[in-house]
Order: sequence, then C-alpha cells, then structure tokens
Amino acid sequence: MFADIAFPLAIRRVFTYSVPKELFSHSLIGKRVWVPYRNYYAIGLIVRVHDEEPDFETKPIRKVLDDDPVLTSDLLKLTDWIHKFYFCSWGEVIQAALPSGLNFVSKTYVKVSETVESTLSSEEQNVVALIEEQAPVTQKEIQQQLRGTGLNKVFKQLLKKAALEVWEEPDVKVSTAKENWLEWYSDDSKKTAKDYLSDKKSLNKWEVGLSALLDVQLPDKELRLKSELGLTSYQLRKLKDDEWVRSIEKEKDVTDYDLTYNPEAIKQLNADQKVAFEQICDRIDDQKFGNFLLHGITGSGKTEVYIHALKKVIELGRTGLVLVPEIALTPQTVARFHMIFGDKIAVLHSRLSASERLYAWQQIEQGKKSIVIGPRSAVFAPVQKLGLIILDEEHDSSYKQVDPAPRYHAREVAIVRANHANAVVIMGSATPSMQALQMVKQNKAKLLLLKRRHAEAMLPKVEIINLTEYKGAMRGSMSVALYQAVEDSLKNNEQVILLYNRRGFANYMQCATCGYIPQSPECSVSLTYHKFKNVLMCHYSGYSRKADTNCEKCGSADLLIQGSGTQKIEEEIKELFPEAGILRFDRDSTSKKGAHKKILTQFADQKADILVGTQLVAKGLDFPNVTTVGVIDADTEQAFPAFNSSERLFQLLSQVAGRSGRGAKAGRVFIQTRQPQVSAIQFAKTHDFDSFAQEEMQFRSELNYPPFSRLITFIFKAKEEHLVIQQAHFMRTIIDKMLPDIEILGPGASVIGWMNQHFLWELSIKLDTDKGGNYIEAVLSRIMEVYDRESGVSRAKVRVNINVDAQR
DNA sequence: AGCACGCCGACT
DNA sequence: GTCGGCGTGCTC
Repeated sequence: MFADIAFPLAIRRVFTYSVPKELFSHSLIGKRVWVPYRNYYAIGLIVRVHDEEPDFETKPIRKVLDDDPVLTSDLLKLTDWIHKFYFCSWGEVIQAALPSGLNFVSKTYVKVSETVESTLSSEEQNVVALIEEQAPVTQKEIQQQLRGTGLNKVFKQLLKKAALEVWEEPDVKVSTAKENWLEWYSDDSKKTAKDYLSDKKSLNKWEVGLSALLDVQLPDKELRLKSELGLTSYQLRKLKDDEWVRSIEKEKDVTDYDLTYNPEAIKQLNADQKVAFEQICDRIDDQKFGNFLLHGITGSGKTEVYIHALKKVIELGRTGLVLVPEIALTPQTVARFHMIFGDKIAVLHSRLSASERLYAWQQIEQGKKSIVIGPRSAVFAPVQKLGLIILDEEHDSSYKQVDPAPRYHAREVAIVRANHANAVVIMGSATPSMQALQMVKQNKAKLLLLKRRHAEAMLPKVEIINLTEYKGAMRGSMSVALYQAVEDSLKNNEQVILLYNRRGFANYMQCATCGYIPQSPECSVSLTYHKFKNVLMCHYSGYSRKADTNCEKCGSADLLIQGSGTQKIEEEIKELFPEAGILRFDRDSTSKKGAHKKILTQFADQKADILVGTQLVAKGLDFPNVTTVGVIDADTEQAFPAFNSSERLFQLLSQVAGRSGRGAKAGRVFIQTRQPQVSAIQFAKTHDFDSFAQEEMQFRSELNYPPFSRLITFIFKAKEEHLVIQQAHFMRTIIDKMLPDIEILGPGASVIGWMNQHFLWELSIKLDTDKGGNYIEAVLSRIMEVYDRESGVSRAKVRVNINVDAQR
C-alpha cells in the first residue's frame, strides 16, 4: 500500500511513500504524517492512498500526526482543483487553506550526546558549549549563529561522529487561545465586600478597585475590566491574594466584539429585494448549484438579501460563508450579521492570532458555528453541509491573491466549491466586475437587480473639477471649489473624506494642457515612465520609446511627470485647515493590531472632521455625517498600467460617491482630474453603470482582454538583468513554436521592474476562457517542461512565477 | 592542499 | 523552496 503525500514545496508533484502494515486499517487521507524526507523528517499531508507500486524505492511513513483528518475530502478536492487551475503545488494550496496550528510546521532540534568523547578539539568544545548553553535549541538557530565563523564544518563533523544528535519534532505549540475571567471568590464575597466598604470613610487603592467591581456583573473578562474600570495589575493581584476574587481560565471566544443579538430585528424586504430573494430561495430549495449576481447600487440593501438568504439556509440545517474584502471586515459589517445570527457566526479576522484562528477553525469544523465571515482565505473554512457562499463586493481586487502562491481568485474558488457542494453563490456588487457580467451573458450566473436606494438617502451630486483649468488657483493639491466645500462642511460641523492614491507606484507622463496620458499603441494601456532611461514603456507588450517632449494630442510642451514621490497630502491639509481634526487612514497608519478599528471608531464618533486616506477609505464605510468627499487626483488610477484601469477607476469613484450623503444630509462629491472626458469619470458623474459597462466590454472585446480571454502571466525574476530579459524572450520563442495560435503579450519589464535586488520581467499569454483547470495544467506543464529542458539556465537562477488570471 | 562561495539539480 | 554536493578559484 502506498500514499501520495503533498509537501509545502514549490514543486508541482506529490511524493509516494509506503504505508507500513500496522497502518493498513487506518483511514489516512487528509491527515498529516511524519515522513523521512532527504536527510531528515518532514511533515506532509496524505492526498491519496493506492497500490500502484512506483519504480523507485519508497520510504515508509513513520508516524501519523492527526487522529482526524485536518482536511475533509471536499476541501481536498477543492485544493486539488486550485493547484491545477492556478498551476502551483498542491502542498502550497493546502498550506494556504490550513490555519497555522494545523499546518506543516516542524523543527529540527540539536543536543549534545550523552556519550560524547572527552577528546574534543577546542573548536569542537566551543560548538558543544554553545549548544549546551541554549538547550533545547533548533539546528537552524545554531547554524545561523555559526554562519561566517567557519565552525559550521565543525558542527557537521560533530554530527557525523554522533557527538551531536538531531531530531525533528512537528511543531504543535499552537493551541487554542485562553483568556482569564474574573469571578467572586465565593458566593457571598460580593456581600462581604459591600459591608466591608460601607464602613470606610476613605478608600485606599485596592479598596477603590474592589468598590468598582461592585458595580459590574462578574464573571467578566479581566482584560475588559482592566480597560473599562481602570483596574491596575496591583489592584487585581491584591484582590486575588486577599481572596475577594479569583481568575478562571476560559477558552477565548472568537467573536469578541461587544455586539447585540436580536433576531427579531430582521428587516422586511422591499419589493426589489423580495424578487431577488425568492429566486435565490428557489435554488436553495432545489439543493443544486446556483450562481447569482446581485447588482444593487449603494444603499439598495444587498446586505438584507444576504441575511434573508443565510437565514433560509440555516433553517434548512446547512451552513453559509460570507466573503468580504479584507478591509470591509469592520465591526460595522459583523454587527449587522451578529444582530440576526448571534453566536452562530465565526469571524475570521485577518488579525486573529494563530491560536484564535485555530479555535475558530475547530468551532467551525465541529458545526458549532454555521456562518463564517472572513476575507479571501475564508473560502477554505471547514464548514460542513455548505449551502450558500456570499461574495460581497465581488469586484474587489483583494479577492485575488498575488504573492505568494497559490495565486487564486476567491470568486472562482467559491464558485467551484459551491458547485462541488451543490450550494448557491451570491456575488454582490454595486459595480460588478466585467468577469461577473460576462458570466451573466453566458448564462453562468443569473442577474438580480436592486434599483432602489433606501428612502432618506439621496445620490450625491458629483462635480468634476478640471485641473487643466485651475493652473493658478490651487490651494496646494486642492482646487478652490473643493477647498470651499470642505470649509463649508466644517463650518456646519459636518465631516469630510479626502482620497488620494498611493503615489510612486508607477510614474507616468501627462499633458498639463489637455490631460492626455501617453498610451501603448499596441495595448491601449497607459505607458509607464522610467526616469533613469527617460523612456516610456508598456509592460504588456514591451513597447518603448524615448519620453515625449510634446503632447501627442495637442502638441503642448507642458508635460508633467506624475506619480513620483509620496505626496504629503495630510500635512498639506493640516496647513489648509489648522482648526480641523484630521485622521489618516492607509496601510501605514493601520498596520498595528486594532488601529484600523480605532481610527474608524474615532471618525464615526465625530472626534475628527477630516479623514484622509488611500483607496481604503472608499470601501464599505458608512458615516452619515459625511457631506463632502474629494478625490484629489483621479488620473493616477486611470494611468495605472493595466487593462482594467478604467474599471478600477469607475469602481473607485462609485464607491467614493457612495460614502457621501449616507444619512439625511445631502452629499457632494468632487473629482479632480485633468481628463474630465474619460468615460469612467463621465459615467461615474451620472451614476450610470450600465453605459460604462457597455463601453468597457466593447474595449475588452476589441483587444481580446479578459473576460474575453484568460490572461496568464509568467514573471521572470533574477539578479542579473540580462538573464531575466533573455529568459523572458526565450519563453516567447518556445510558446510561439509550440502553440502558434496563442496570442502573446511581451515580454516587457514589470510595472515594478526592480524589487529586492531582483529584476522582474514578464510575458503574458491569452488562453481560451472556456477551457478549465485540466487544460490550463496541460498547457502550462508542456510549456514549462520544454522551457526547463531547453533553456540552459536553471530555475534557481532565474525564477519563473506563473499567475493565472492575472489582473494586471 | 584547504577553504569559501556559488551554482545546480534532486527531492519519493 | 531548499539543501547538499561539487566545481571553481583564491590564499597560504
């Protein structure tokens, strides 16, 4: 009997081991095992058991690490599909699907043998001493310490002589999270305390703490008591020592938001919502796969439809997954689901610690949680009897993982998973992706429309500010019109959101007179400006030319180089509005745990007047007091060198517009641009998604961009530029020869052409979208096989990454 | 000859 | 992805 085992390696291959007799009767698939690998041991996961004897010597499985499979057969099947479709190793997918506590984690430890001979050289004695000092210590740590000292060789000799012993251990350190709760020491402690304190005229420090505890309900979390009552560690220790209170350890609950639960609060659906809901219901009742695109403008109540559909699924004894963009996983979102479903929900927040995540995973697997809310990776949540997957803000780019592998798209994975499980998918969006629209066109998804906004909210007035006309009259980066609107809002005690795009990603040229951004003549994608060579380049086709001196369109010599350097927008705004409270919201300011929530809470509580941020501010936030929203420069998005830059700009502008006027007050949106005529801006102004989509689909279709083709990008990465260029070109010749009918873009330098001391070049091919995972795997396998055989440059020297369904 | 470094290929 | 074997070239 043999077992195929997947390892978390970048090799697209499973390894075959022999199954020892004593394990014959065990079920093995989906369990982790401890197996000899190279000269040591490693953890792998059994993906298949069979009796096909391979033509090489097999090593035996040494130990099974799990009592129960960590991956159920349906998740195994899903990860199998992903590794074929996205052309990565099975183990890499499994690694992404499992929480770290159940993952491939092992360590090699070293210790000094008991029978060590006494005749050691002084160098050997040094090494031995180093190890004894730190025992137990991992081999990696020791070898790191010895690097550069020349003692690594001594270390190896000691190993050979058996003066040192190494052994591997699976790292099972991660356990579920615990937290301390405080309770009264005995039943009458509280009464005794009351009596004791009532006699006191003045209270010393610990007595103050005791009296504070009288006002709250115990048991309660120590951490919360500390923060809310201001209890100090001293007070707690003293109260415990004197046996007023004591600690009890509880398993930490994953939903630790202070949320209300009131299932009666479920809202009645309006007519539009009802129509949508009923169609979804029919499919849920059928217990067959179904896919819906729920297209509803902001404020039309998509969440209500989600909630009703989830309720339906739960009533049928099945489970639901709710996928949201990483950044939208705010307490606001969770609260709405919690109100109806209470502790049936598990939230897989991106900032959960390893132990919290493991606990959540176990709760889900045991069926104690029937609804999972989380970002992209929650598509792997181990729910049983899956009935429904919701993809909120379906168009959001955070659903595609880029690095590291597996480079999967949660939308596609969700659809496949639902298909396997006979479950229903709802893709919701106010600005659906072209991919989703194409599914509707091909009858792979059913369109459900929500047209009405809820009663009091009005679509905001969108004003386009043409910066080419404002040359003199600017307040820093702000036009006078925007400046005055901000001033007005502040005067009325209303709030403002200002959005600027991350600068310095890719530089581009732009005409100051007419706003034109040079485009690739072959790909209709904005050209990237490279300062060091003063050239304009297209990273799709590799097209390049010397930087323009005059505008192609209007002939003006007044050309701007945009995107260079980080703009200090927030400082500028502080100078313009010295009285206002300003909060910054972007990747940098939200990297700390809880910072994200804190900033948003502060803004929601109106402790600040202006929220300045990158695209992050555009996503899913709901602040009723915001009346002015300003986009500092819309052109940075349009200039993004990708086939979908217009789509991204339209989505951004629509979302931003949706931020304004959520409450009773009317909102105003200002979009600053030098290209007021581009369709994404014009159609965003009139909130006209359909016309935008029609035009965008036309563009995609003419140039055979996704969703009319499947874009697969090969990324070449090496320290030497000439090798990267050479290999990228070599790949093109191979593909040309092997598959003459396939359209190839490039090669060209990547948008970020140099990263971590490596040069990056890429080459893209367009495949037929009708072909599935098996076809993709077959084509890519053949290409890579020939490449490896004929290129003459090892893949260790020039790395090749493959990105299936590349978004840019 | 001894040693450091970097490349290459194999991993069951 | 990663580790060890091995070839190359430098120093003593």
